[in-house]
Amino acid sequence: MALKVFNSLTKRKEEFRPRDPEQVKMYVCGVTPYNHPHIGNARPFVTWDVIRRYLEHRGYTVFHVQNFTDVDDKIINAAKTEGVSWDVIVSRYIESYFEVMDKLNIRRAHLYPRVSDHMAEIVEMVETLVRKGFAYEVGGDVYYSVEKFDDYGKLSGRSLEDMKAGARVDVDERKTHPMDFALWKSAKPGEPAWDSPWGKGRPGWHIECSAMSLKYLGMEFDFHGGGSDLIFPHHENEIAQSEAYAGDSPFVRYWLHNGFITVNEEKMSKSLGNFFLVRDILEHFPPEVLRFFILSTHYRSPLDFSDERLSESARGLERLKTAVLNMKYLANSTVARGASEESQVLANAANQAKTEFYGAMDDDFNTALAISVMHGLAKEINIYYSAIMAGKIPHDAETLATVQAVYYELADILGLLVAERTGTLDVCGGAAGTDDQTIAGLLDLILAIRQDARKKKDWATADQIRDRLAEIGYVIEDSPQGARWKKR
RNA sequence: GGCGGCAUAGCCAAGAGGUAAGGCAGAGGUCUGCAAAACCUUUACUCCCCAGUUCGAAUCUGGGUGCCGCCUCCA
Repeated sequence: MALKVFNSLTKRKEEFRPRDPEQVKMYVCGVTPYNHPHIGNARPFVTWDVIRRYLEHRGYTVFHVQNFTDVDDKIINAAKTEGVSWDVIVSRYIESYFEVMDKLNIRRAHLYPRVSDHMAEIVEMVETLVRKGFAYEVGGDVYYSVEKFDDYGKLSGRSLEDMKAGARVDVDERKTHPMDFALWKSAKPGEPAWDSPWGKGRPGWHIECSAMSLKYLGMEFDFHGGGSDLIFPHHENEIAQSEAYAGDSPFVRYWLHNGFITVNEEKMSKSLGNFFLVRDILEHFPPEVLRFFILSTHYRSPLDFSDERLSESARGLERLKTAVLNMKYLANSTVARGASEESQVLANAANQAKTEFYGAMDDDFNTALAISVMHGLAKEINIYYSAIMAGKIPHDAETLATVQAVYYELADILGLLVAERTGTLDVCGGAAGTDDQTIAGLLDLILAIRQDARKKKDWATADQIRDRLAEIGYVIEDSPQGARWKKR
């Protein structure tokens, strides 16, 4: 089956064909490091992380570049406010970015180019645009002349006429056309500045992404993405600059844009001040819950954020975890082995789930559907588990191993259930490390003592053990096959 | 004002011509000493409204209504 992606440029789903079958090249618009990441930042990076994981599972080699816009008004302002140098702000928030994204299990890009390291490339690009007649200098500033680029507006679907009519911006009289945008800005006193043919200054917004993506990926790279607010003007301008510069088209093969996170149905934005920092959310919820929450809606749809929704996500994720723990418990249990009709049913369900999961992901990365497929498989696993625990059927270890491999593969594509898949101390029988084995041994001992109490119908003791263990994070579950403990 | 998107159960959310997935919450049940977890049953004669196309529409077309986003820094 073919992978289809929704291309913002054509506004339709297209079959994905990488330019180079050997390597998929993607450029994701990164952050401007002037504050800690908020949950709106988390969405595109979780989304692109899954896109990349899926492409890799499909057999592609992916080259992933994501920039840091480290030269920017907001950074300069933050530096002024705090009375520190701009690069202090930058390094602090880049560090924070990685800290948060690592917690969300977002794999690192192969390259994180920064604007401040690419002044030569940027200046060269601006010079070329001036030389080619696409840009002009006015008193140390350089502007891109949108009228010179015939295709201007092709990504955002607007014409220069439309924009003139609806202009809400104060027009700079020095510009030839109101929509002309700065490629280079002359330095103001006290601001970071770099040398250029037009005097000291710094790049305008937009040009850095063109310069850096072209440097590392070349023209016509496969994916370029970010939040849908970047479509205009940022990405529109990138196209104008890059295609004019290269004298070639297209700049990018597939443009993908994620929808926004809203709060109370309203866009979360810096100007509204209604945004939540990821680090604050993570005080109340595990990072994986936030990740699951983001993935439970298709990436292009808006996503409304609230504590209630996050709590719901936590319970939905719990169900997925339980299936893993059930499999791990069975794998280490001593119940009778043997194939059964039920194990065949499970094996078929796993095969089908895998097909459906890939089908969902092939359809423009439909993670919401993919998750529901996992829920379906989890249910089959639990049914199988229950039948064994009830002593109705033997345990087919070989089949279970296959099913587990499928389940783990799907979870890995979504970047979920990491602790459950790799942990050794989350359900009895599974401990591997020395310390874990000791703890597991102690837990088994406590459980044995509780079983004795239960035999004597000493419910007070039995319940006390159960309650106290729950307090330190271990849940006890009884079954006809005996009791088991599991983490959390 | 210009451009674009969305409206599916109590909540969240897939589905995009063939007769409504999944999750959460609720109700009942199985299991249990009681629980927990799991499982079973149950919750949209119907997909914002009105027309139209079609043998057939939540899905396509036209017209309404409501909400949201972009056009200004923003993921």
